[in-house]
Amino acid sequence: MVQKAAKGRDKAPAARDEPAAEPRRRGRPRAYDPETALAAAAEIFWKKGYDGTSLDDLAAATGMNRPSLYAAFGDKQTLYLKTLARYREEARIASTGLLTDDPPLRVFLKRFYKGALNLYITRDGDARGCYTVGTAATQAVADPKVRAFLAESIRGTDAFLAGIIAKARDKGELPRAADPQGLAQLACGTLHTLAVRARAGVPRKELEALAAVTVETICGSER
Amino acid sequence: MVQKAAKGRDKAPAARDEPAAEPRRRGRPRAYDPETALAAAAEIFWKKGYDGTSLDDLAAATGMNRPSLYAAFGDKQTLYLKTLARYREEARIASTGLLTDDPPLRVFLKRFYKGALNLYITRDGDARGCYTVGTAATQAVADPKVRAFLAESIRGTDAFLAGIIAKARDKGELPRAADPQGLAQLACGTLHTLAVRARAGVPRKELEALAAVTVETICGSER
DNA sequence: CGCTTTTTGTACCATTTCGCAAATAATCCT
DNA sequence: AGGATTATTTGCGAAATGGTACAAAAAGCG
Repeated sequence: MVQKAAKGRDKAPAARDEPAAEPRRRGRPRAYDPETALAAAAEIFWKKGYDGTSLDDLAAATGMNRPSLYAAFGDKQTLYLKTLARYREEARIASTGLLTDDPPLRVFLKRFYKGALNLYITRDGDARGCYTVGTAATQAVADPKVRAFLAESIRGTDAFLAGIIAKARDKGELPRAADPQGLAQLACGTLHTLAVRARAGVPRKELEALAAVTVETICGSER
Repeated sequence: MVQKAAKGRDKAPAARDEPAAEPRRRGRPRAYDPETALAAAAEIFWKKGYDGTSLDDLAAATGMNRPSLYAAFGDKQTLYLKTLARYREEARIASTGLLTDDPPLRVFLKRFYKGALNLYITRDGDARGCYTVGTAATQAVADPKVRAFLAESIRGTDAFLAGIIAKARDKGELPRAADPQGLAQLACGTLHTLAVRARAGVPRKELEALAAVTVETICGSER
């Protein structure tokens, strides 16, 4: 199918329409909040995957008709990439937030995995796992944009964890011979397996036990 | 859409038509080999995921027309589940095959990850990762059959690895305090992250280094 | 050879899918 | 009030999708 030129779509979500901060723009007011809609779109993608989610699904989840979705976010792939970017940014904020009181590595890792499990298993007990692993891994082989996103996301997690592990080693929390990059990848591996297991319906208690093993393996036995 | 009763489909692939072993059955001969077709179907599912793979894709990959696919394997979901079961059986055979000469744990783990990487990255350099993680993880949330398969598959891998690790501990290759189940899950976590990373296009050398860290972390430094 | 059985091939179906055009609605500006 | 601007709604189109009916092909059997 021939791709038709986009008509003015890139402008749609650019301007703000917060009633308190700015005078009202001309034209009909929006019936949706972009961030809320993006979160709702991510939820349905999260459950059904990219290919398994139709525009009708997205319309129902967001409460927006399809032309509005297109006007606000662009085509299906573009919307999906936006949800991925949003997820990653939120994860980045949450992760760095765990470091504000400069905790020991063990404490950080416990928080890190607890936060991940809170995300991977909803309050209702629904198992969705990691959004990136659960959806982008499948798309990555056939879609170069998703693949690039996935690779960069993993690299970012590796680097983030390696930085923290290197600092812990320099503080004497780990042996001097410890390899921050290697251990970071091991820790990231646990994150990925938690994601896959959560999606498989593995109970939270088992996932917590797995996270604990990783913390002990990296930081040494607690005594 | 109302599901219509299947007409004789369950019988289609039941009988063998090996020319050497049995007399020829009545009727037109099959133009395909079931195992070859199943492997070809898995290849395309592996690349595009379940929902991203159409019946036309499957027909092109297998060289069979759609009615023939239905007659031979049942509907799309049933075919997919059959490819999952096949993948798992082949992995089981390959894994147990690594144990025939009763290797030390370190040697076994090196072989195990090497074998996985050989599977996750094709000879052409195409990155496909693990079939189960790469495709079933996405489907699992919305499809209970896939979820059950995924959970059981993970449990099987955990148990297999735990058995080997327990034996190594009993042989004195690991400290007496080592936790076979925990370490097995850690090792499985590395398998999962290798799968995701392969699918993201991470070069093989990096994946090999990650596998090596896991081996050293579980078995201790090599000296 | 005609009949039966099994498989393939062609054509088709009902529905879904992604994306868009145009009319209408709801606002601001002059 | 009319015009301009922006968003929503309704309806639609072209193509794709999973699945099936049936005729034809290719075999074995008596």
